[in-house]
Amino acid sequence: MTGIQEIARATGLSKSTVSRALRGLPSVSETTTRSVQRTAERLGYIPSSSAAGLATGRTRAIGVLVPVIDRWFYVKVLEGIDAQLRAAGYDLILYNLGGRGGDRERVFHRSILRKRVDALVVLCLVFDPGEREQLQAMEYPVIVVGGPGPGVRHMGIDDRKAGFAATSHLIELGHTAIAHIGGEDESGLNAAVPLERREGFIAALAAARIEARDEWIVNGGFVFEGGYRAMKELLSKPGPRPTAVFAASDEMAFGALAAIAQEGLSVPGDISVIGVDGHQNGEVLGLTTIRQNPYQQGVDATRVLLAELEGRGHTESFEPAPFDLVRRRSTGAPRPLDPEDSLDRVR
Amino acid sequence: MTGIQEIARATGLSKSTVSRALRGLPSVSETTTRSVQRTAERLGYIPSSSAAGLATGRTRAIGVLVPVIDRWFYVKVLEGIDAQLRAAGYDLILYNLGGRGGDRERVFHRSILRKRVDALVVLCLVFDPGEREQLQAMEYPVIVVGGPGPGVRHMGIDDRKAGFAATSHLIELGHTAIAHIGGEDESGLNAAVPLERREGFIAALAAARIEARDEWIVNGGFVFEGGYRAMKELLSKPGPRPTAVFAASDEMAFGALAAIAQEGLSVPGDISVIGVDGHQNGEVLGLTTIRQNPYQQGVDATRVLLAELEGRGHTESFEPAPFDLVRRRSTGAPRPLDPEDSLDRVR
DNA sequence: GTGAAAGCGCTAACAA
DNA sequence: TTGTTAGCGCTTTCAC
Repeated sequence: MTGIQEIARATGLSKSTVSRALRGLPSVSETTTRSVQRTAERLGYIPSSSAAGLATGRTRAIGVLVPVIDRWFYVKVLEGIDAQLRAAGYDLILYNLGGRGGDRERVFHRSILRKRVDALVVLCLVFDPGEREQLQAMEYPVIVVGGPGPGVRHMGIDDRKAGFAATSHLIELGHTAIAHIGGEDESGLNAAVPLERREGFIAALAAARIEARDEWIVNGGFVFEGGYRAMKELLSKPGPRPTAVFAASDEMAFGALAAIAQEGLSVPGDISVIGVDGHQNGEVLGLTTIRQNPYQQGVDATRVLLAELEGRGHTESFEPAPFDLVRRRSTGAPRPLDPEDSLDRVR
Repeated sequence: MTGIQEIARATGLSKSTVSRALRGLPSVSETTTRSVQRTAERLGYIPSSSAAGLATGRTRAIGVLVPVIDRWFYVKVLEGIDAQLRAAGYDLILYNLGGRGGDRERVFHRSILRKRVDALVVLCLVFDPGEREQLQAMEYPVIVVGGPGPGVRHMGIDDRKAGFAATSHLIELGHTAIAHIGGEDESGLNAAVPLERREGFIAALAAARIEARDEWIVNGGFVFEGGYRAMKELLSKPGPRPTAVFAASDEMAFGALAAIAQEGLSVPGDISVIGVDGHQNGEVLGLTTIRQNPYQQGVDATRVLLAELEGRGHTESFEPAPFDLVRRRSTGAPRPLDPEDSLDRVR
């Protein structure tokens, strides 16, 4: 109802001055500013973001594109982005692909490309060439968090190194029978993350001259239940049992722990488990993990975008985000094996 | 770059006709419509939501206000809202209070009340009178999902009944020593949900003439770790141990299960556990629960809002959302107690 | 079925 | 420091 105009009338000033005062521009006298703000308050003035957006070409909103919402990592990054945007007075528009590849095109056209947002944070998605072209054409800042893809700058940990570090930890403990619960490329999700963590796994085994067994690399889809099923699968396979498991995410590791407990096995006595992420529940559950800080990654990515929107600098590539190994009680040395077993029997 | 104007020029039509054609209004000949759409495509036309918003007063965006993001229930509701909005071509603006009560005022003023959105879905928050007044003044549709508050219509399960049902299940199994892990009013969160579930708990005990023990009602803050700590606390208390626990959310129940396992106790042998929500992980973990469908609640709430925005109907109050009891292996009859114990000893 | 013209509420030169 | 004057890109009467 009340627009800038009414305030102008009420204060006897011009629209422009009111506009400036409302935005706190320095070119307005303090007296005027105060008077304007008081009247605005009194009249219950509410600015129209559409009008401002139309006039400036800026929406003061940032889009966040997520593959799915229901995942610890995404939620944490989202929290970081949100905190940063809120502090800067920007709004957050959430674009969820919802796992379905189908809607992807529509999201791209209908929403993102409608000048609704000034910039875009993308979580763990790879773009096809067409999409990249469109993004480029839009000319607004884009940044990917978590998993590199071709043609777009990205921020996140080095997943290969993370996988390597996790596996090395198990090897250093003395394990040689190590399985991997990873993920495969799900519709629209970035294939890079699971792939690189697996590569790190394989590289670490190779470096220790341990042969990777194909049947010990299973898919857990990056979710709790998937980790559970994958672990069950590993345990039900004929032949020797792995003494350690590297799960590519903590959520899958939690599932694996549940499966192991359900089979009556002990951790780390029978099987050691290590995850990746640093999920807060890992503390209670005693999960050893490669910890990263997705919240901070969200914050950092947003900072970069905001800086660019304000014309201060532009960064094309970033240092990999840090990670570290958190040793807890889910990993330990493998139980002395067959030799002792036989000894026992001999006695 | 390309606006409606260029298309008008390119097709030799007027801006108005192009506008109509682009929106698929019936008052335009099919030929024209097709021609316009083709040219728009060719020119890479991207509509400006600000301009449309300014002209119509509609933003085609819905705000979603959440207390925190990092909670299963909120995420599921969010998914439901998102799916529905996407289908309707609306955008979703996420307002996260991030647990902090402090930012609340800013969120209210700076963002929500900026005509950025056409309507508002609020998750589990109660408003103070001032906020309610503002919302009313805005005159746009608002609906609360999950937990009733004064002055705003709401959609969700009857939490009191849910608490009653959960507790009754334990009582029917034969339990009389029943504890409750609930939550307290956290900054800005709706006090109603934890309170009502607890009331249901107490009512069920009363109905069975079981005395509620104050020391068996503990706070788990509605998170995994809180449930874990609360359970530890219950187990470390002097005196008799409860034989069953009603956790006000599945996430807390999972924490309780972890604590019980860590203490070397068995479920349901030593302690039965029931939760509320229907979290998917409960299936794997065998958690008995009062299942509800937050996704659907999100969908329904959004439907109501969209219907109102399109001028079809207005609903002031809703049937409570459904819930049901899912029996799994975390609940069972209590172990025959002291009497047998003594008998054993006598023999 | 199409066009002309008048805004929607704000910002941003340019003057004063 | 303030006011004047044009728009920003679209929608929407009202004519034709």
